[in-house]
Amino acid sequence: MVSDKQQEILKAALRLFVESGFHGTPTSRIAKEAGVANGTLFHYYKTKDELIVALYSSIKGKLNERMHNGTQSELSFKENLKIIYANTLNWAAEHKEEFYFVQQFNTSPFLSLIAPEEISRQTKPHLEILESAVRQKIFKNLPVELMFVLLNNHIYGMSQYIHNIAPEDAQKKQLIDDSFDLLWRMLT
Amino acid sequence: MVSDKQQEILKAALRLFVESGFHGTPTSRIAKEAGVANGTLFHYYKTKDELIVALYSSIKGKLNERMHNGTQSELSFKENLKIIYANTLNWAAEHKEEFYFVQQFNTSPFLSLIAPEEISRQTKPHLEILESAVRQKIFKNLPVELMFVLLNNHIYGMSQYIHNIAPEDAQKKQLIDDSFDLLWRMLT
DNA sequence: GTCTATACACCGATAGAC
DNA sequence: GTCTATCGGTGTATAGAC
Repeated sequence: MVSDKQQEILKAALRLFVESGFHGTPTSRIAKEAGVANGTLFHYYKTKDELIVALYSSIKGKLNERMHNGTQSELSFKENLKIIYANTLNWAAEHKEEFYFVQQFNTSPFLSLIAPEEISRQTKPHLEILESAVRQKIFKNLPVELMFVLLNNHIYGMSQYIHNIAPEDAQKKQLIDDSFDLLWRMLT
Repeated sequence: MVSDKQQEILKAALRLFVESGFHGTPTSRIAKEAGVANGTLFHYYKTKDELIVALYSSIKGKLNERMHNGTQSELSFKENLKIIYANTLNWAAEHKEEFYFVQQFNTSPFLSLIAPEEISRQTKPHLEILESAVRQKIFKNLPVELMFVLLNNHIYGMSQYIHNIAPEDAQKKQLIDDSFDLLWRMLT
């Protein structure tokens, strides 16, 4: 159960963390921008670190939810992968702050606050998808962890690019199509 | 001119920033680990931000220096690109902290402390290399900025992977060879 | 250039009334 | 659950002796 005030706190924290960094934004400012008292913030989150981790988990959860929207076992592997690819890029384009926050968090010492099991729990399904593609000889016979980081960073790069040129919808769709082909060509 | 004490300050700052983040490491701790007094740090760098930016520029400079080591106009475009690719990955593997620091800096609000002209000054030579490859019809006819982010993020991903599996020298060389082929296949 | 000592603002977190 | 008030601790930066 997430109350209204709690939502406001997370919303303000996201905006401010992206703007000024984790340590660069005092809890007092988060509370002020969220329209709540300082003490209220610490009622919901015992420490500032806990707030940061909660925000990260919340955003990661929303992305994961969206990611597999529309995939179906009747479709081919390539079609499903493309749906996941497009879902991720579209989500990133529609949630720039969230995506930037995740990147910031991932390349910060705060990442160590997430338990390794939690990370591998989130990663495992993706590795399994790649494994099946290798088994079916769709993908090259490379370590799946290697393909995973390449795929991930390809998506990061595309998000950056899309963010920078801010294309129209049609152009964005074309870009996603084209870059997926590049990726596909690389891995098959 | 960079004095000994100044070097020690930069060295300690790098280690601590990687460990605890920018705001997570007080200047007092940097001074202590560097074996200098607190005031000495502020003698060399007027503010903490100035120290962070100086460290970033210093590291970026060293990477850029190394990057083009061994390239020659007599070699083919592909050979030269591969040299740059391998130089970058080897440098990253030999300077894990430096590389991590750069990534951390790039995905932080501190990046805005670098003037846009400074950034484009560093990026321009690379874009020109890509442009010439497009002109010679070696690479696909895609926006060079797109290829640049893909190339960059490919390298980031590979660095992560190499860091994680910590391969022997022979295996690392093989990995660099193979992944370069993947990249080449994608862009041509 | 390097040190010691310190100003003083600010931050995370708590206590306790409502 | 939400607020106000506040404490203890810490951080950046400066002043001034050597």
